[in-house]
Amino acid sequence: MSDEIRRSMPLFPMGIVQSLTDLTARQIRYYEQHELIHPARSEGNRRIFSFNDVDRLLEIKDLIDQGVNMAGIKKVLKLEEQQENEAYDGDRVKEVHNELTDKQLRRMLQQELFTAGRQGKLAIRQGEMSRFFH
DNA sequence: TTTCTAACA
DNA sequence: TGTTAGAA
Repeated sequence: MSDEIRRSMPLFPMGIVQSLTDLTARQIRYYEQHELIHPARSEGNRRIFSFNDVDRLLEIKDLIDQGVNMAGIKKVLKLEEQQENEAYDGDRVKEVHNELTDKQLRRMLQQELFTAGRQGKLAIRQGEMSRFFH
């Protein structure tokens, strides 16, 4: 699993990540404050993002575009982290698979929900989300 | 020049 | 979230 070390290797600065994710520096810093990402810091206190950070920001971007709020995004990422931990338990492979399937179902459900009434129902849609994030 | 933090006509 | 000031 020496592939994680590469994906977590600090590589790009704010500017690159901004163009890579189409997010503003403000947003990226905001998501860091909410612990959605943990970029490393350079000597001069500048953020240095890893491939994982960028990948994560892209996921966040998708959710934001779909109208999911911070609370919802935090729950989604929290679920993903749980899956990662369970995956290393090695003792519950079957459960991991179930979790992954569950994750995909949630995504599909989100797509349908947000694609369906994609106009003038942001509040309602965000409200509906809570039912699937229990 | 680029990025950082903090703060708000 | 945008934007800006002042510093590094």
